[in-house]
Amino acid sequence: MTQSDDRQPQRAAMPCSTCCLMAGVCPDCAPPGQVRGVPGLTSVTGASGIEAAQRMVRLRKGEFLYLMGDPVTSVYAIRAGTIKTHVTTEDGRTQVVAFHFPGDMVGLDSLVRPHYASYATALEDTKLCLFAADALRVAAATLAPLGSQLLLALDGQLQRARAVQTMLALMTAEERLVTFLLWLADGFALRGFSSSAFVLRMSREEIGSYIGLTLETVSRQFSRLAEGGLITVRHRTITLLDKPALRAIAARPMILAHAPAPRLRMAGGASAPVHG
Amino acid sequence: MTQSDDRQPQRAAMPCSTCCLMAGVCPDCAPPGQVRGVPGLTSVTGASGIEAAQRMVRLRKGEFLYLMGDPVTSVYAIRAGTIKTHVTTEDGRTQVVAFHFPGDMVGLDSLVRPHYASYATALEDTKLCLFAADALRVAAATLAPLGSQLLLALDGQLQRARAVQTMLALMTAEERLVTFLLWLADGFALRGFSSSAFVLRMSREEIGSYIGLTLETVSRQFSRLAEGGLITVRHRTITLLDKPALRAIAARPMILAHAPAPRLRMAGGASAPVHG
DNA sequence: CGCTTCTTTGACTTTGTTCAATACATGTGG
DNA sequence: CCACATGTATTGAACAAAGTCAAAGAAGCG
Repeated sequence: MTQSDDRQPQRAAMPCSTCCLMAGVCPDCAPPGQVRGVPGLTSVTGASGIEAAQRMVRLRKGEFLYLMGDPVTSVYAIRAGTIKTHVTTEDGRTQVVAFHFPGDMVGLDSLVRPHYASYATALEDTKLCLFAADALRVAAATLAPLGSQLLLALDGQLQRARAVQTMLALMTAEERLVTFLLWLADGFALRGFSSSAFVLRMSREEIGSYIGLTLETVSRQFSRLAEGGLITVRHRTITLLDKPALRAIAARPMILAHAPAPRLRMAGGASAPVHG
Repeated sequence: MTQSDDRQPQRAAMPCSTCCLMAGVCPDCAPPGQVRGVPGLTSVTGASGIEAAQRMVRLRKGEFLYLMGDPVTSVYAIRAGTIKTHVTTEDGRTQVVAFHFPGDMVGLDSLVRPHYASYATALEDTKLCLFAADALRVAAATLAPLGSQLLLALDGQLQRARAVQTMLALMTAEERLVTFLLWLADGFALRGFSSSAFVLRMSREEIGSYIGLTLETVSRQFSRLAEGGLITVRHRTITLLDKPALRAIAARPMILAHAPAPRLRMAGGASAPVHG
């Protein structure tokens, strides 16, 4: 929260727990035969020969990891950098469906289908661990612990997609942008970086595409928040000055917490109000 | 497509392949010890004792299947009827995050977490197969084929959530409603019912909540489409009169098909346009 | 250092929301 | 069986929020 924790977060590499857990033989991750957290995984992995299929991938800014419609050959875990996955409309407009940061999986949503359902593009120079999709499919269908990992990762992406869904349906421009910033902040905090000062890896247009606004509206909202003293904006460098106030603005969306949940009749008459 | 295929779809029960595949011992589904499609599943299922935990659940219209925040005790497969899953904001507004029809899983998105992340409410009288969540978790972590099934089901929900996401971000009111109607039609077709005439199980308000519009706007768009001769609206009974025209309206969203994908430079300079 | 891309800001338009009134349908009780 | 009550749907008019078009300013890149 102080000045000293304002270091640049995005360039740093992560221990990439996902990558290690998935199969355990990432060149820079864990040495072969030594997998943390999933007992019994190593031996079976060795048996199915997944590790042979793995390797490191490097992307420069703007390069594609895969294109929509390509046959699904691999799934990736990000070690360093940022990836956006996006789709296009027939009239050429683009929609960002997710941003992926170190430790996240990319292409996971295409694992069970033959062709990628989106584009994946690097927003900056990025390093990833590659997993051969067919090996992974075989492994997931053979090796239960691996299946659980995939289940978990996929569920995480579903939760996020649902959160975006309700954001887009219910929130105003200001609320959307604040929510987005707080998501980023939380992500950085989770990765051990400053959650109050960071630099955006994506353009205004990409932010707008993700949260359903035009780039102009995103820019205007940044300015308004800065005028209000809630944040500081210098190009892509953002500082969150008043997180409580920001959280108050974003407070509208769903309560994912262990809410007590208003006790409503569970077996009452059909005339019971559906909600409210 | 003719008059004769205008029978009422929603009351009918389905063979519920999901339910059968999941564990194979649904009372009305497949007899124990006889599971189709997943070789080797039966014996192991017998060993883990899942089938004992299963039973049928019946809900009347308006009743809750579970509440947000409740401990996750079960996961469900719909045999007949319709379920909506929804969340609420702090100020009491509701957002439908998904509609579930026969054959769909409900509560799957909460399987890997301790508390339900949404409410689930019956839109009509509904029959479901219940699976004890802990048994399912154990089985998924033991039994690879089951994990694959869950992976598949979860992926389906993620794809749909992503589709809603891009719908909300890019489409106009008319496009959203048309897209929604076509999704419904496709769902009915998939289940062997008429895809050109059906009755909505949800109110204008619930539709609006799902596609990010107010109930008034939904109503107006229904009227406009009817004026244009594209559909017929009689309360909740909808007839799609000109599906090609409707598809043209909805054509904006992403191409999930095996698109040839515009070949863009894959290893070119960083100055390559991120999107065309 | 010049070019390109990204960002900001302004003026105007469009779309969808809000508020409000009316109509319709279904199911209930007299 | 009908009148009534309730939730649900339609429609109109005024309003607000975000989008569009346009132009100028700032950063980053070669």
